[in-house]
Amino acid sequence: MPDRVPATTDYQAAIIEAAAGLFARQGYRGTSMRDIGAAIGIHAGSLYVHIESKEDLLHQIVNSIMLQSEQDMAEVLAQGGTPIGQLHEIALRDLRLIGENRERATVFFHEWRNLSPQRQEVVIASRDRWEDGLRSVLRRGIELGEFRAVDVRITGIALTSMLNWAYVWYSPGGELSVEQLADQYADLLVAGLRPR
Amino acid sequence: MPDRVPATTDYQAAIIEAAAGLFARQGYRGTSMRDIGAAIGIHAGSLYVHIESKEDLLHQIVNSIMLQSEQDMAEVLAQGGTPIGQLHEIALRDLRLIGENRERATVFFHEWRNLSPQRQEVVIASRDRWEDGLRSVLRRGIELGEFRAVDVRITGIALTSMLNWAYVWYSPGGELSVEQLADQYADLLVAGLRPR
Amino acid sequence: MPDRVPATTDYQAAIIEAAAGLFARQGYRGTSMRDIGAAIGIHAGSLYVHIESKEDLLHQIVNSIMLQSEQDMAEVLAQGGTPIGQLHEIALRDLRLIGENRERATVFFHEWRNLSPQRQEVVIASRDRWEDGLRSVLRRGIELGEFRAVDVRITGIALTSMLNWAYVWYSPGGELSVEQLADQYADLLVAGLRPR
Amino acid sequence: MPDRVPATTDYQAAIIEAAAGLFARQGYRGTSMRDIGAAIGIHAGSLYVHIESKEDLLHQIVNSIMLQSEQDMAEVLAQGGTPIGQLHEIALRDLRLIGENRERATVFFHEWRNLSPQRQEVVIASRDRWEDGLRSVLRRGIELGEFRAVDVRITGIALTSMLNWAYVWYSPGGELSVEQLADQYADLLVAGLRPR
DNA sequence: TATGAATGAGTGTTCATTCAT
DNA sequence: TATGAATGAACACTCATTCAT
Repeated sequence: MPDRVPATTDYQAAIIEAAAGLFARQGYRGTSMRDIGAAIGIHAGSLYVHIESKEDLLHQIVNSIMLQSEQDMAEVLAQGGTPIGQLHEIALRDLRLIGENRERATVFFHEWRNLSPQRQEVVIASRDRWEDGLRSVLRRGIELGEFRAVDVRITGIALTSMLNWAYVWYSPGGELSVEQLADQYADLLVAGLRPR
Repeated sequence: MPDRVPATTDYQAAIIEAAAGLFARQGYRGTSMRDIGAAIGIHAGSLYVHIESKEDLLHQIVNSIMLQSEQDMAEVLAQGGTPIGQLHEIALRDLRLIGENRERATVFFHEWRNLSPQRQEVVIASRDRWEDGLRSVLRRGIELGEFRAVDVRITGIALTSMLNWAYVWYSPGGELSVEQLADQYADLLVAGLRPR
Repeated sequence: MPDRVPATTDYQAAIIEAAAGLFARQGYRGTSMRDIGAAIGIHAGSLYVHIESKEDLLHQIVNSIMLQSEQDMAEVLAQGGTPIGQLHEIALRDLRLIGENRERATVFFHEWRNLSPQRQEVVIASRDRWEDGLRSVLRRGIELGEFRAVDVRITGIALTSMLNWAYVWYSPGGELSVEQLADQYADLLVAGLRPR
Repeated sequence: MPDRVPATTDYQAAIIEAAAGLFARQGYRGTSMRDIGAAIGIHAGSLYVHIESKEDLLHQIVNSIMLQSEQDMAEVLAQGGTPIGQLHEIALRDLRLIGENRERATVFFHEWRNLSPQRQEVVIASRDRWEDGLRSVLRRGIELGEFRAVDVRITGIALTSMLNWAYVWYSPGGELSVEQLADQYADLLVAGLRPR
């Protein structure tokens, strides 16, 4: 029976998961390597058998969120459809990413400044590209007459704010599914509060 | 004897201001008392002539934002007017508070968990009251027919997200005044993206 | 594979011993963790691999004297015999304990107030029990007619003073053995200075 | 009206008294200049208007006990009388000195090692002279036949122990006067526990 | 005479990381 | 692969003392 998947536990992944939880709750600097070791049952020093450094742990957490959100945006833009539909899909994917990875998302938004300057730049560039993507959808919506001629920059920030802030409060396990929340947000953004 | 310079510098205030900047940029735990001392030109130990503790510094920063936002909400609710007008006023005041105190606001949103448990509870209670106030405005707007019968909880969170996220990006010194931003946010929320 | 050196040094014990010497000579507060580290050749921070805290070090020193003196008294009371014999045995054991652990005894008498309030209470209670034991022997001696009807409290304190003060001056390595000193003290106490 | 005694309160004395209490309770190193200042109602820095240094405070406290005990011994030796009478007088004066100055006595016995090496030597020399005096009385008592031919050194230490230990427990304000205690100690030492 | 501010050294303790075993 | 021990720098905070006012 060849081709077995490596039988050993993937410690790397377990460590990163433990670190994400601790970083989210206590902050990057408020979490010691001992805390992380204790969370998976080994000594602090033993962590270094599996990982490079504390900052590397942070990097992997931040990176995982960053890469997924980049890929989501790229796919939404690639698949076309109406701007309203794309807006809805962007909201859905972003809320799902944040909702299903709330600890990592919290670390992403709060702790990225603890990365090295070079890595911080990469994060900033990625965020910029994501927002560019969002604005391109808004612009196309205006061109096609689906949206009013709003200020694209501010409207983009408004939607970004609504989506990103989800890390503060949203848990998808509860009564409100990701789809329902995406529906409501998209509806609110498109239709506003005005009665018909 | 004209032209007297005020004999006493208010060191307390200067220290808090320096701390706010450093906490915002480097985080609470990433900022040492030495950093703060260096920022105002005295030794770390000398800070304690003027302040109680590092945590007290954080508390004063967090408290100043908390108290002002509570007062703003109370005044808006007290002065009445149409729900749309109140929503606009809430946005205006919150954006002004955050925009004019971006460092403190950043510390408020990122670092309050470094306060003692009791102080954290006070912050949470204050945020809850603020959101209650916002929801009461939304509810009244629906009752009066100014707004559609949206989900008050989600709509409240959406607006809160838009306003709070301003600490991440908004500087009132630039081309976009607080009034303009509040106008745009209120308009977007009320009218949505739908073309007329 | 003969001649193996014991693989592990008991650092805990070495640190406590070094601390006892330093606390006795310089006082608890006059001794820094750096002093203790230097005494055994490691950095101050490295001490914490082996110990809990500075106060814990003090506690262990104080406790060792306290527990032994409690056990000694209990054994003397349990083994019975004449009151004079018991008095002699109490003196012998106390002088041996103090003489053979002069540094720890010095720390016990001088530094116990640096323990936490709860631990101080335990020490006080232990001393009280020891003195109760001594008084019970004196009382029995009077009842049996071995001793005059002296004031038991004052006489107990007198003997306690003679024994405890040994930490100030007595080294059993010299010309005066513990047995000799106990003999002399017991004889002096029982017979007094009066010529026969 | 010249030659007035200085009207100002003698701050020196008040500071020393406050320091003695604090040193006795918290130890020399456990007492800050701020503690001492607070005890008499001025700021720490202001103490230096009246005193030289913290060590000087300690020195004055230790010195006051040392000088009085030296003078007491000198007077007892000078006034002659029977050895038993002298022993009684030594006990009386030493118990009075310690009992009426318990805080200072505590500081004397516990904190003298915090003095400079030179000052420590002076203290040691003084104690040695005092003990020499005591031994000379014992020797004369033996020569005159008032005492058995006991070991003068050990007997001297025994009496010294009984007297000095008084700082630990004796308060002359209670039911036991200095005279009564001196009587009991002298009787115990001379007559012993043996029934007549 | 007293203050408030400052100093600079020092406190006990924690930390990320290394390394021989 | 994991451990226990160690490092050396850093941490928040306190201290005795000085000094301009």
